[in-house]
Amino acid sequence: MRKKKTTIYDIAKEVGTSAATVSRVLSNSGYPVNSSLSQKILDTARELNYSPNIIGRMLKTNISRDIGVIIPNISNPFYPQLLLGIELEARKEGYNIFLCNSLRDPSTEKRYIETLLQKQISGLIISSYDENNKYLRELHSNDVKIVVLDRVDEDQLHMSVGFDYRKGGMMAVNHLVAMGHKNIAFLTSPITKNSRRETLEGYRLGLMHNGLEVREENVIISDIEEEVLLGIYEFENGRKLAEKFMMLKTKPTAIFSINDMTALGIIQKLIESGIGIPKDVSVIGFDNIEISSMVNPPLSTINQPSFETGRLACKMLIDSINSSTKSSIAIKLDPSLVIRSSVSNIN
Amino acid sequence: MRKKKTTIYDIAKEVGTSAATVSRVLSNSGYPVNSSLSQKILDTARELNYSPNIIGRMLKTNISRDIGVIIPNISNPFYPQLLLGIELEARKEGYNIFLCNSLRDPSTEKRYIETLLQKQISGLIISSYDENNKYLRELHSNDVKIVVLDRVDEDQLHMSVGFDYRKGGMMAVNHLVAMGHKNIAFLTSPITKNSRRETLEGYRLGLMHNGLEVREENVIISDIEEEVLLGIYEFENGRKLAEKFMMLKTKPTAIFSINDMTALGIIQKLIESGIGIPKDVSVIGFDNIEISSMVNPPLSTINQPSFETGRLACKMLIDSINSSTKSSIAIKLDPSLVIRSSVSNIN
DNA sequence: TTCTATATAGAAATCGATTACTATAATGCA
DNA sequence: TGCATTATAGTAATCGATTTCTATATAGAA
Repeated sequence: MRKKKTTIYDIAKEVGTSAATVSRVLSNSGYPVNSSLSQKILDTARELNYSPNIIGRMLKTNISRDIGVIIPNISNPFYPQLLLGIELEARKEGYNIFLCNSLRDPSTEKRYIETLLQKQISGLIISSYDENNKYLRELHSNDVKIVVLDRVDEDQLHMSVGFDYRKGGMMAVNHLVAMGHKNIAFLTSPITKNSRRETLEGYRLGLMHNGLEVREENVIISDIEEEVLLGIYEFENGRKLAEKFMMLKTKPTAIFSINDMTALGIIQKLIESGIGIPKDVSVIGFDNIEISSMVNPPLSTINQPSFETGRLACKMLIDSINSSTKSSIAIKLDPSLVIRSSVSNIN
Repeated sequence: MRKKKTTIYDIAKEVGTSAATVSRVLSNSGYPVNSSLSQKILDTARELNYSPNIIGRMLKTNISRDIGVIIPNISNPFYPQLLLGIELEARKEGYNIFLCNSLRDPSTEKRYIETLLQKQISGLIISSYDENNKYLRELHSNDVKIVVLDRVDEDQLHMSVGFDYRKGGMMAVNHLVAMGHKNIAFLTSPITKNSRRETLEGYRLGLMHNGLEVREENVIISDIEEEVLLGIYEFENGRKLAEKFMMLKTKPTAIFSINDMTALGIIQKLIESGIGIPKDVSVIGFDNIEISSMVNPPLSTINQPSFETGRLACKMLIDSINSSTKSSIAIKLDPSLVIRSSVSNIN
């Protein structure tokens, strides 16, 4: 019933030549083969509906043209664009992508890494949780090329593409101050990631640079457990944070939210409570996820170039695979301000 | 410098046994091996930091435990949840996922399919564009298991997981009618996909069942080219559709939008134009993407269970791989109504 | 004309695992 | 005690391609 797939041996037999020659022709090896024979092989390959078994090739050449991508959760709206950037770049070079959602579980992540290595991927792009530092370091001995996203790789063992959160934080504050805000709150989920720490630093630095004092009661940190399976977490968190915000005695005129999703939760809760955005309170987000332009009011935010990050990470990875140099480049992308309608000018 | 990876031969030599025995132990083959020898092999494998080369195994066993997933565009917010459903199910069974974004380009899609087959995937989940019917049909001869998403597979060549768009369309209309709306517009992007056609049918049937006439001028179809790279397309489309809507002489009291993203565009444009939602016009969406609950006003919509669709598709696929029966199941999931705040009761 | 490249192609090794054979020892049962 | 199992383990074939050797013929150089 199910006919066995044609191999180069079938073609060789049919044409009356050797598998070696068939391989040479079909793999564009550049090895000289008589053009009429070559043509006959090509024709027969088509006739027999030949499709190479890449596994066979891989075993011999050890070139998989697969790259693994490990991210926390694709349903976090930051990642689809990132992934698209990676894939578009990968496609150009003929690479395929293994997608793995770690859901921030270190053991899942570790298992994924092991499996991917066993599948002989050529490279790995990983947006890892801090805890796995140690494990990632061990990976250094291996010969897979690795690009780490969004994490300070202190030892510079791997390549990395990061983002200047501190500068982004300062930018957000600068914008709010420029719009006349002097009492600015910072609403955030627990400072469990370096990115959050840096953004918070940016907030503080921003205030200081503008000669404003940092009131610690204005830094509102939620205490909720992360629920990563559903992307709803950040949003719910925002609602909770808004409640805390509303209990502040001297109400700030502006809120800087740790990210856009959280900002959406904050905004929804405030609106529900009869607080107008940006009439009564201004809100600025962070990330510039796609939907931020689609909500009401459209959210002013700090742009983190996710697509470009993916593209760059993938490009670096493939370049490194091709050159097989042990380069350890670390790139940090710059934020930019996106002004929409959630911040009012109160000057 | 870079030390060669350990193979079963290295272990065999070290232990003083044969590669066959090492393989038997390390692959849990069940083949009886003396327990002390077995232990020694296990220990040595650990010592030598052995990690199996799955490519070698694959070549012999022809079992890849990889499945390909081809979707139009991961940045369409419907797909992340779908993908997560697929992956969680796949992970349970030890499968990995090749993610491919076709961007709705038939030739890209075809190339992806070919590559995936060459990589010897065990199965394929594809959310395909209608045009590729023919090609998909040819795939039938192959022995890869295929689950088709969201498409009528008339010939029932492959398994499929679909969604009852017609019923969903009727549900939306029923809800609007129940809330007192009698003049209901349907705003949609070009009817180039079967899903859209069916939803439109549902709209018509819904009106008829409620004894309302279908006014053709109320069916507003945009004429924009699809720009798939950026997910912004649907949204922009919504804004354009809203403009057309506002030019209607007898303004409907409710809008049924072909999907949530489009609804967001519609709502934004209407609000910009000073039309209150749902005070002046009610809007109901379709899909229930995650953000629909996070916008203002929270969007009433028809839930399409994307996560569950992914889970089911993957489960069907793996079951089929395991049983190797040529079953051709076609499942159609049911819609459900999600009431939020974008539809007002005008009774 | 002789020698050295180059064109051309097949045989066989190889990649890393699995597994079909083959073989021997140990055990169970009549 | 004798025969049939079963436990145990090694040899070698195999999966499908690539690639290193070898080998021959042909072309160009001297």
